[in-house]
Amino acid sequence: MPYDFKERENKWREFWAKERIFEYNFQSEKQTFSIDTPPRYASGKLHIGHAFHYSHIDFIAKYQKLRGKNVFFPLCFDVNGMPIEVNVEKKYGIRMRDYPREEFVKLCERFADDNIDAMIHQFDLLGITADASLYYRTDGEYYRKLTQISFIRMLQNGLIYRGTFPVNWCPRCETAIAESEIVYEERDVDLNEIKFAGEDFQVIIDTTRPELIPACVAVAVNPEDERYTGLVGKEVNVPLVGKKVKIIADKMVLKDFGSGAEMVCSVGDKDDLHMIYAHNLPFLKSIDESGKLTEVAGKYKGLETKEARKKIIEDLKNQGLFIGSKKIRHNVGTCWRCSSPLEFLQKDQWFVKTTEFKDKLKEWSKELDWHPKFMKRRLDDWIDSLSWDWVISRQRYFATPIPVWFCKNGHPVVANENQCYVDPLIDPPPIEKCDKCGEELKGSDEVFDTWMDSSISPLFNTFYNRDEGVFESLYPMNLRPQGQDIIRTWAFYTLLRGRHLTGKNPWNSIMVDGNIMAPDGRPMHASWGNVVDPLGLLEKYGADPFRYFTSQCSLGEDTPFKERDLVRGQRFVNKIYNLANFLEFYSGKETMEGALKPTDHWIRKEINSVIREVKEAMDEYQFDVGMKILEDFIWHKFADNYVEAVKHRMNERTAANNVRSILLSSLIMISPIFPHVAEDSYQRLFRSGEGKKSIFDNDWPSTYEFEESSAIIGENTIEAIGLLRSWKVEMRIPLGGEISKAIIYSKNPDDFDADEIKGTIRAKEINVENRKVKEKLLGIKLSPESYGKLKEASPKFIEYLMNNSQELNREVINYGGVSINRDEIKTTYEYSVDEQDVTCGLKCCVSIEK
RNA sequence: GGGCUCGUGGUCUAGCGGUUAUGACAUCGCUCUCACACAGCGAAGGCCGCCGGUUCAAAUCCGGCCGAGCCCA
Repeated sequence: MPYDFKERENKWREFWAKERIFEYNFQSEKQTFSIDTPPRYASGKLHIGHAFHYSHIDFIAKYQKLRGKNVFFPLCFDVNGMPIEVNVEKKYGIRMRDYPREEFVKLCERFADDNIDAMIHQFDLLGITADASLYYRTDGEYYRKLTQISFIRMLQNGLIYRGTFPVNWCPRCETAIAESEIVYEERDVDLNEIKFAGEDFQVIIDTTRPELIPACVAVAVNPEDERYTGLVGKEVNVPLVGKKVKIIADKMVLKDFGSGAEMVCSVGDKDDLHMIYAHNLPFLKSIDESGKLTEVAGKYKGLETKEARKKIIEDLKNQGLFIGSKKIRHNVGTCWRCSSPLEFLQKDQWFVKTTEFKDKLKEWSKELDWHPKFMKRRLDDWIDSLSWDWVISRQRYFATPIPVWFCKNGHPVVANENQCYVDPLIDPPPIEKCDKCGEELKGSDEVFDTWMDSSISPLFNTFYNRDEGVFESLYPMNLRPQGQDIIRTWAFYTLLRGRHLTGKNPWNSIMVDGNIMAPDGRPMHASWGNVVDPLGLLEKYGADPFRYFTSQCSLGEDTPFKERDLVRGQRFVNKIYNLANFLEFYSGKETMEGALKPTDHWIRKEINSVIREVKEAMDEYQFDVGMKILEDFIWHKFADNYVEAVKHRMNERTAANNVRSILLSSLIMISPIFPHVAEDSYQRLFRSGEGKKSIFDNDWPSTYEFEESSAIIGENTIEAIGLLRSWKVEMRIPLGGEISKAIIYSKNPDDFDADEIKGTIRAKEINVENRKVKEKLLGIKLSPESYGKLKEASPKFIEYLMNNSQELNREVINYGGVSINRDEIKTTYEYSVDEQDVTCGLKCCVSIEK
C-alpha cells in the first residue's frame, strides 16, 4: 500500500503546532539545549540550500528533544540590508538613491513582511518546527534597540572608534556606491610608462592613472623579480611633486605585467589598500568628493581628474620622464547611474577593533567545539590574514541607524541607552548642542553593516539586557549552526562581539555545513539553468524523502543534488509505513504466551549496538552515518530478516511484543529525520493506552537484555532462513507455498532453531543434520598485533595457513620464530555438501524437498 | 596568488594503514509473497584521479601534478 504523504504529513504538522509539541518551556526543570538559529534572510523563495541547512538544524532539535532536553530553537528572520533594497528596486523599477529615504524603507519593510509569511509556510512544509514562541526579526524595534545598545557599550569600552576608510564613490553623483551597484565595463585605457629616478638607477613604472602620482606612497615590485634585486628598500623620486618614496616588495605585484613595477597610491584600488596596511604606508586624500585634486596634489589642486591627467602627462613629457603609452583593455568600475568611473575615496567611518585581538580571537575559537574540526582552520586563517579593523558604517537606507548625531565640526554625540531604539534622522539628540563646541547637532544618516545586527543573535536569544536571570541560565548557547561561506563574517563577528560584551564565548559548539551543488556538480546558477526547486520536490515526494536526501550529505562537504536519494527516501518511508501496517494488522490478536526465542535475542543484540551507534553519530552531527545504520537495521535486519522469521508466531504475545518494542525504538530513533511517518506510525500503534502524546515526547531508547548464546543461534537461524527463502525462489516455489521437507546441513545442529526455520519457510518437516558437511577455508585475518609481530613474514604466514588449515586447530602456532595465539587469527569458512540440490552459505547448507 | 575541502564500478557515495573495497540509483535475470512490486531474491559492473615516497603492508599516511568546490573584508 503506498503511503499518502500529502494528507498524512499535513495532519501531523497541524498536530504538532496545535499541541505545541516543540515549544520551549521556560519553567521546565529539564536541561536546555539551545540553538542559535541562523535568521533566515527575508528574500522570499526557499532555495535548496536553505531547505538543506534548516533540515540539518531540525534534526538536531528533534534529536535533542528525544534525549530529554528542553530545546530552544527560535524561528527568526534577517530583515536588513542591501539584498532587500535591491529586490525592492527590481520589484518597483525604482532606484533607492532617487527615492525618498523614508518611503523607500517602508517599501523594504512591506517586501519583507510579505515574504516572511511565505517563508514560515515553507519551513512548515519541510517539517521544520522552529519555535514561533521565540520569534524575532532583525529589523524589529526590539532587536534594533539591542544592536544600538551593543554599539554604545562597545564604543564606551573603547572597542569602537571613528577613522577613515575608502569607499567606492561616484564623483559626479557625489555619493557612496555599494559593491553591488558597481557596473564593470571593459574600456580601452592608456597604460603609461613613467620614469622614477633613484640615486644611481631608475625604475619604470606602469600606470593607467598618472593623475594619482601626487598620492604615490611607494613603488612596489614582486619579491621574486630579478630585475629589481638589490633595489628593494632604496628610495626613488616621485616625479613632479618633489618627494621620495621607498621601493617595496609585495607578492601582489604581477611580475609579467609591463615593467613589473607599479606605484602604490593611497588609495587607488583594493590592491593598494592591502599594500598600505601590509607595509604601514600613510593615507593621503588626493581626490575630493567632487572628483577634484586636493592640496596633496600641490599645483594641480582644483583640477578635475581628467584635466589633471592631461596636465601631468604634459609636464612629464617636458621633463623627459614620460616614455610612452599603449592602449589596453581594462575592467573599469563605473557608476550604475551615470557611468562615470568610480573613485576609491577616503571617508570617515566607524570601526570595530579587530586587529589588536587576533591572538585572543584564536584562543576563543580554540575553546569552541568545531564540527567538523577542519572548519576551525578557516576561521584561524581568516584571523591571521586580517589587515584592518571592521568597518561597520554603511551609506545605505534599509538597516539599523547608527545612533549618533554630528555637529558641523564633525564631533559625534552618541545616544543614551535608554533612548534606544532611536532614529537620529527623526528623533532629537540626547543633548541640544555639541558638548565640545556648542554647535547645532544633526542626525547621522549612516546605518550599520548588517553583520552588526546578526552578530548579536546569541545575545538577543538569551535575553541579554532584558532579563538577567534568563540570560544567566541561557548564555552561552549550546550550538551555532551555519554555512561555511560565512565563517569569516557571521561566526567571526559573533565570537568577537559576544566575547567583548559578555566576557564569554557566545556558544559552546559550532556546526558548519557545506553547500548543495547542482546535479552536474557545479554551483547552481540561474544563468546556467541548473537550479533545483525544492518546493517542487516537496510537492512530488513529500518532506520526509527530502529530509532523507539532506541526511545523506556528509557534514561540511559540498554535495551534488541527487533526485535518486529522494526516490530511495520515498521507498524507505513506504517501508516504514508498511511495517506499521503489518503490526496494526496483528495488533491484539495474540492468543498464546511463549518464551523469547533465539531470533528475538538476536534482534535485541542487534538493536543495542544501533541504539549506541546512532546516538554517537547524532551527537557528532553525522546524520549520514546515523541514517545509514538505521536504514540497514530497519530495512534489512528488522524487516527483511526478523519480521519474516517471526511472522509465523505473531499469535504469541511475547513475539508480538518484541516486534512492537523493536519497531517503537526504531521509530523513535528515526523520527528526527522522518518526523512525519514516525509520528504517523506512532499514533496508529503506540499512542493509545499509556502512550505519550507525541513520538517526540518519548525518550531515546535504552538497551535491551538478551542472552549471548541464544543471540548466536538466532543469527545462524536467520542465515538458514535466508538461504532457504532464496532457494525457494530459485526452485520456483512461491515463498508462501508449503514444502514437504527442509534439510539443514551443519557441523553443529544445535546451533539452529529448527522450529523457527520450519515455521517461517512453511515446511511440514525439518531436519538439521551434520552429515556430509565439508568446511572450506575462505579467508584469514590476523589481529593487528600479529601483523606487528610477524612483520614482513605476514603474507607468507597467511599463505601457509591457507594451505595447511589443520594448523588452525592448534592453540599456538609457531612460525618463523614467532608464536601466534590462535585467538589472534580470524577465519572465514564456507560449508559445502556433495549433493546436487543444495545451496550453501557461511554457516550451513540447505536443501528442500517439494 | 593564499587558506581549507574533495576526486572510489555507468552515476553518486561509505571506508581514511592490514576486510573477499560499503551501499544507493541505473542495467539484466527470476518471483504478485498472506505489511510493502515504492517489494523480495540473484547477476553483471572497480589499475579506489595521475606520478613518486614511507611501510612487511597504502584507497587509507607524506610530497608533487591534474581536476572540482567554498572563502579572501
